[in-house]
Amino acid sequence: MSEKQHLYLVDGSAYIFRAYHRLPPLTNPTGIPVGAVYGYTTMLWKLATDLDTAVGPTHLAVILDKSSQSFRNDIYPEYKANRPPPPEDLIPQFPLIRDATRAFSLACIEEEGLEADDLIASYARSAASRGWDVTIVSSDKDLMQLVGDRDGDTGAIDMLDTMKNSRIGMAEVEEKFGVLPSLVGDVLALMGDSVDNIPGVYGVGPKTATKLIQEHGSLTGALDAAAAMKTSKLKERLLEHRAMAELSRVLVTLKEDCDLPIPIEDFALDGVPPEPLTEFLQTHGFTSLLRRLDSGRGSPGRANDLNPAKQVHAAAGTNSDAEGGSRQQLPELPAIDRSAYVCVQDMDMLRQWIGRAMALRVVAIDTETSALDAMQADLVGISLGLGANDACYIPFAHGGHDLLSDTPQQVDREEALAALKPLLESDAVIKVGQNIKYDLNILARYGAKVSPVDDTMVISFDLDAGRSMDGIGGGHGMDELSQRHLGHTTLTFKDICGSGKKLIPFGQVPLDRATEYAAEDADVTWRLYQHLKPRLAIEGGTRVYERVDRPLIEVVAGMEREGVKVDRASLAKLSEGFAVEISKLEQDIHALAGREFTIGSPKQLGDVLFDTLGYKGGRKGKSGQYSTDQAILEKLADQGAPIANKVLEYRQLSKLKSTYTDALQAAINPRTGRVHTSYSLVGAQTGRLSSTDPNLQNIPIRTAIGRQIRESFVAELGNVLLAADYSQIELRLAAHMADVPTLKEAFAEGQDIHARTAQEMFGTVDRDTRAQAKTINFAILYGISRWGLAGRLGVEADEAQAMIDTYFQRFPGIQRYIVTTLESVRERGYSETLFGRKTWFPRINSKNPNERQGSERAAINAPIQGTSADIIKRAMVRMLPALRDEGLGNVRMLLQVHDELVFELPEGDVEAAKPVIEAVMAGAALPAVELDVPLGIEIGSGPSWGAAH
DNA sequence: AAGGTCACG
DNA sequence: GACGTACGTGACCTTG
Repeated sequence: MSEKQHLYLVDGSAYIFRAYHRLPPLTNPTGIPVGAVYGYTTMLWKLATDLDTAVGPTHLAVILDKSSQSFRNDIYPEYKANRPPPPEDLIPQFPLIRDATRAFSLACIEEEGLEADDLIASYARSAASRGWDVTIVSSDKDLMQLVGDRDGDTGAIDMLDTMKNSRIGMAEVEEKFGVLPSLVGDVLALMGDSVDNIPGVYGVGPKTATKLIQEHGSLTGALDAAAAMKTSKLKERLLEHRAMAELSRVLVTLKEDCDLPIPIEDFALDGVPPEPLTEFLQTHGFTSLLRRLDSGRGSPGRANDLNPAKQVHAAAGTNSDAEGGSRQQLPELPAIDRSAYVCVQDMDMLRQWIGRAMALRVVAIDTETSALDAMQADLVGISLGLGANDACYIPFAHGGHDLLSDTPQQVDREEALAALKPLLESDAVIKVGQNIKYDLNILARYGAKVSPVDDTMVISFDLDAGRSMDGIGGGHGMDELSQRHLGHTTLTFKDICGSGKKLIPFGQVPLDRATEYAAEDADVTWRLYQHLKPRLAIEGGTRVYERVDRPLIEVVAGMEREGVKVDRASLAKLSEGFAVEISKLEQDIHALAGREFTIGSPKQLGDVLFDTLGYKGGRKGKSGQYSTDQAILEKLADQGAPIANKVLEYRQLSKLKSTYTDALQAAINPRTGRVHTSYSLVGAQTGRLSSTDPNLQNIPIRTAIGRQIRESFVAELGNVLLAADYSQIELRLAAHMADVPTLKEAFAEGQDIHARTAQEMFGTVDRDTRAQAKTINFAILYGISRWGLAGRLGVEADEAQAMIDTYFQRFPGIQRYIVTTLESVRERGYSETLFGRKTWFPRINSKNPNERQGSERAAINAPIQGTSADIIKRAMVRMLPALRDEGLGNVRMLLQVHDELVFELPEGDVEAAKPVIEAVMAGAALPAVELDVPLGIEIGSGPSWGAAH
């Protein structure tokens, strides 16, 4: 009996792109970039060491793309036409990929005129037809068409995503596409693919495509059925784009009958460590792999009988070591093992965990709650992480309320919290969380003042803001970080609790499942901390994290818990008034249009304005839809279109009503009677905060009618609101950072900066020139382009260019700032604020001009906007202690709006508080940075936020 | 789920 | 020669 054969086909080309984006830009000892090669090598290593496992390969080949041209280009010249060329530092790595493959003595297949996908398909079918199992190492959705279970004498075909460490079988394909693999091609043909430039049917995405194929059984079925559908956009598009869909079907079809250049038998793995490997690893400085080879541990092609927990690297490689270049060498931790997690169900065991945490001085924590809103949710359990796979979950409130008999054994919540409190509040133990602000707020409501804390999400932000690590995203959420840094796919909340209608509260989750999920979160947080915290010191992130963002966490948590009072009655009255006005306007607009339509639909409105009523205006954008935004409507109004003003008014009132007067009433917390926003510390790439649920950073102020909403933000009886804002902080920072003598002098003398700009530029100051100067000043901050400025000023591009030239001439330093900033970002990949906060710009050297220029503008702005964010954050951190020192312990800090802080305080404290607040804000850069310009502060107070301005 | 629009700094 | 053109956000609405 011959043993079971299992062929692995590695989609090498796809892999190296992903490895390139995921790994830091390492170089080998001779300076050639090898980041992607390193990723590829470790992947091959891992696959080859699986030789003796049940699902491991007996045969393996790597398939590469030889050229970008294939038979598909003959059918459709646009195929893959919009694909940008590979990044420059990836190009020299392609030949090295072949070297790496050869070093492992593995087969490497590439054929002129054939895409890797077609070769993979042909090899896979051929092997499966002989009864071999096949695993395709790729995550390409086109290849999912091939997946299938064993069927009689035909072997199974599945896929393996080595980055996500997940298998893709029939079930996964069905989950993704909603159809069997044999119909995946039909779905792909309908939805198209922007990466490969496969057209599909315009307007049909994955959801619609799946639905159509499910309903009609096939692409042809769906297209044939279109004629009988009831009138809709979809029907129209299916009929119109039928040919494109059919063409797409051909393009996504894999060619399964290619000649096989090397017979499959030749792919056999023989278990002997290949000779050329050592040399290859040495040449490229892959020292940790060399060590593994030397010590005989898991050498490729050989059985790996070692407990992975014992595979520990020597710490800290040299700088010439490719792996040590930008990342510290870390001990390799054992793989996540959820079965190791402990459910703590009695006080004795809880005390043991607390004792160990106290001794370790670092504990990862995570709270599980009944809802997302930290101001309303009930605590149902806490998990602790003390080490890799050393994590527990402590449930307090699990079990059905209706089935008392089913309630599992748990510790009493009050008793448990009383036992945990000394740990949570101990100065000697760092509590690490992923977004620990949330846990801080929950636990504060149960009487625990958690401190000191560290936050893996914030650390990730301070290291990697703006970095898109693997094309999937550059976010800082736990699931993403786990994937990126640990290569581990976490259980998601959705996995455990479901979503939509089937969502169950966490307290209803059975304890075994709850323990897996909750303890894993603590485990992953602990592991991420091991990864990320050391990077701060190595990569220069310590100052901004320790001095700005880390201390800010509890300050912001406090502001969120304070909330702000809004006057429900006055909001309700505004809503009512708006409703009356809105319905009047609706009638007027319908009358002017001559028919009823949905004014809130830009599409319908565009048709009415430009088709029905025949006003002049342009089409716009990919959707082929008329644009109807404010600027267009204002132009129409100037042309004498009465309907335009009505629509503008309608839009304004609808916006105010739905987004503010209605929504804010709904946001009042029934327990506290106040509105509690949630600030994100990682929301804006520049380092600014952002505010959600509700967003209190975009409350109207620019129009009189909107300002009424600010009047509804009020103080408690006997108190007032005080608003303090930095005046022109970004321009002041630009003057300092670009070292512009004229601007610095103007700020030092307290001049009107836009007027001074007008004087310098035009030699005269009036309303017009001042307004123009103001526009230009902003244009500078945002990264100028002559077309952009021309559009704003309503002048020709060359006139705008002349203004820019004058500006650069009158304010020398600005141009130098722009040039040097861009040079530095192009070279290093990131910009930096005066306090060392980095923002990464991975597209700064893009070949796509739009992408590149967009990055350039953002990169010019980021140091300025980011420094401003650093400064107000430093002020926030110092504010309450400074006030307390002056006996002003009753002042509460409520809101931050980028350059403004809002406080609530007893009326009698206002005069004493003002100078303290002003001093803290004005001096917030010190002592780290001494600015050449003063920071001006404007302060006002009154019964409402509106009145405080 | 995406695009358009608009509120803020 | 066209593209789309100022930086950073979040919420709501309509439509597919």
